[in-house]
Amino acid sequence: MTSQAFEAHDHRSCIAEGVASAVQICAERNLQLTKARQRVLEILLSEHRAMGAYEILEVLRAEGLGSQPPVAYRALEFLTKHGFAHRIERLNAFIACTHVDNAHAPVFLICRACERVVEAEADPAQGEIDRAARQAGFVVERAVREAEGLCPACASGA
Amino acid sequence: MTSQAFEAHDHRSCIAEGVASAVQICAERNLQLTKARQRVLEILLSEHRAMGAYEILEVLRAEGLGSQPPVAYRALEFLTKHGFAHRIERLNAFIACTHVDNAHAPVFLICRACERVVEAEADPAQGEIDRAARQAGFVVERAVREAEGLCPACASGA
DNA sequence: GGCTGTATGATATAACATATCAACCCCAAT
DNA sequence: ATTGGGGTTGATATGTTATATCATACAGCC
Repeated sequence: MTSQAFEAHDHRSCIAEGVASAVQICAERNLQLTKARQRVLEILLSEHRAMGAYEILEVLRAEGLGSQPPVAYRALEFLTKHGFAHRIERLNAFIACTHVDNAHAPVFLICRACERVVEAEADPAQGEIDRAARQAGFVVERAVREAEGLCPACASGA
Repeated sequence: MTSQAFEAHDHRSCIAEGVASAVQICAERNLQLTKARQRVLEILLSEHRAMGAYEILEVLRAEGLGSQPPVAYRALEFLTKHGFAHRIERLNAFIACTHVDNAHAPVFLICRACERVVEAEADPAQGEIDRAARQAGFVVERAVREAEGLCPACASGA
């Protein structure tokens, strides 16, 4: 696991690197990182928490990039489909991916107090879901692994 | 793990035993298993799939047990709070618990073809979520572990 | 009776998500 | 150069899930 977790960090680089990485990957794969799509990625990268589609839409609207729900959902669909963002099922909300390069088997740690969400990677073959699926003869296509609780700072009352 | 899984079984006993078990536990714990609550549990027990709140509400409405959303949501809140049912985050829907007696650390296997959902139990301390949380110093209060894919029958084209 | 706690009833609205159809733009093949 | 197709966008409407709020009913208890 490689989460820089809940620790302090140079946040500007999160955004810059996230966008740069997406630009490069889209170029390599012939994907169109349009204005709206890139802006939504930036918006998500600007916070280490999950944002609802309508919250994102408000920003787009203020910037004249669109005002109707499909605008936000289309961009989010593109971003999640290509691994630049993830959907947090527990929250019906979205967050930028922080492991764009890796193969993807994310685990999300969601702090209910400060709302920060950290993405960790964990080998799915080692996990409980996979074990349960194998026993049942179930073919897993997508796994949701999300924990809700308290991050270190919030747990210690900081 | 003890899932009777995706196999055939005497389904009448699922309902009967599920209700009987809830009745007994509520008596022991001084919980009020009111008419609406019990009926919602029966509705959930009647199918091994997740049902949306509004789908449940339709049944209640037809039976004169209430017609407005809070009726369904209140019953579902009671049932999930006390472990008689679970929320499936991936589907924004609910399913009856099939392991009422046990300590709870469910894993759900959701077949996207036939919609059947199986609840398996798996030791959370062994899992990827717990490992990731420990590394990050995160305190887990609730874990969501859901797999979407194909059950044995649907996977084999049956 | 009056108090308290729990459960219900009723109305409204918030929040999340998708269907549909027309318009547009780019670019490649004829 | 033009035509046609794929992908994207704009715009409108609607569907689906969830909660807030305020009022009422009812049982147990002092």
